Amino acid sequence: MPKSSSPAAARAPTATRILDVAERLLQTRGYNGFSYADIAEELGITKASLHHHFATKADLGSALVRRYAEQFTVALQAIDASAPSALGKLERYVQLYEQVVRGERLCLCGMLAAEYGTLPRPMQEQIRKFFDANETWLAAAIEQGRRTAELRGRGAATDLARMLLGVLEGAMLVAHPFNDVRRFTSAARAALAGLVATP
Amino acid sequence: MPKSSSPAAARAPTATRILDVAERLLQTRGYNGFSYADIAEELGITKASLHHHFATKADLGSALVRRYAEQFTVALQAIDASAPSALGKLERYVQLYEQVVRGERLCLCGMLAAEYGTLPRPMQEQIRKFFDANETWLAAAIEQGRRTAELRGRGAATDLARMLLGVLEGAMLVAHPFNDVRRFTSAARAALAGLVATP
DNA sequence: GTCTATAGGCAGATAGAC
DNA sequence: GTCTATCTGCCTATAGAC
Repeated sequence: MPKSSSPAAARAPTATRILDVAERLLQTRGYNGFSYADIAEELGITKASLHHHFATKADLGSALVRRYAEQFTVALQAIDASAPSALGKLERYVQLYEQVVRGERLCLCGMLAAEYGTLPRPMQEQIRKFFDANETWLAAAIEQGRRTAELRGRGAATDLARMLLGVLEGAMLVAHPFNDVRRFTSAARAALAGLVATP
Repeated sequence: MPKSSSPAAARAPTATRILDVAERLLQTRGYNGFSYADIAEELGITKASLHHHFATKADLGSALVRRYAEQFTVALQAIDASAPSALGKLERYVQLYEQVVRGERLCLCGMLAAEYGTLPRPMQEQIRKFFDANETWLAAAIEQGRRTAELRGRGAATDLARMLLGVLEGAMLVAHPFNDVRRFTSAARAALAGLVATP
């Protein structure tokens, strides 16, 4: 497989390796918490070489959000294609977040939401679209769950979608300083349990 | 009232005015997103004067978290002293967060949780204590609500406390890029509704 | 307590050789 | 595509006069 697309492939194209390192730095230290020097040192190249691939830090940031959002879209499509039940979809959605927590990272867009006021405008628009897309997908899954009577029918689906998105982003945020996955999983489990129809 | 303790008093002691400006900058731009120059310009004093009151940025950061956590503790005690029902306590707890959202800010410790990996060690410890204290208070309120049968009895109180803390921190985080209080309130309302005992 | 002046370092970014 | 060298500007922090 000459053109491996594995995330941390050592012999991937330089642009990809830059994105991989920058993504980890962004998800652990924030946009204002890492520099071109950090990436350059880790990859063993110079800052000037980085600027050849991504002219400005704003360009690099936009590329990072774009790739992250695309991967997320693909993951959601995979869930839609394979998970039959609404509850199954929501459980797999939670697993997407849990994997990020296990990697000792934050959601890339959650991190950037915190720093929102300091970001270049193109990145700001990308972040809003990411959350809108997540909310829409969650609301659709919740609507489905109501039609099949898997989920409780109380309240607007949009409100429940926002609640679920909030739990996952927030529990991830709070678990981060403790580096404790259980802080995330227990919150996520409680939120899902509250959605399930009670006989 | 010569010694007013109002947050933005124009004639408050200089140290207090510094903390007020720095707090707003921290809650909107993050620890790595503001500088002594920003504070100095806004107050019309020099950076050197700032260093007289807070020798290092780490000192300023610690003082900010300390004050924020103290004010939060006072607010929780006020709720305990005046709110009779468990649901009333939780609703007033939600209002604490809602006020922050209306001020177009993030929770100070939520912001710092995102930047956790870049912070000086003393601040890191303060942040963990803040979340532990919140979780403990919420779990106690939820336990009370079960004894009085106000709240649903399913799941561990700690899990529900983490869920609620997560919703509030996360919904605040997601609402921030949209500057839309409803994104917060609808999520918070849905979370509370899921806790209430259903007859 | 506030100022001027400045140190020393790191940030993002560019020019131009190879 | 990568390098060396450099620029400009901002950062935190300090020395010392008033």
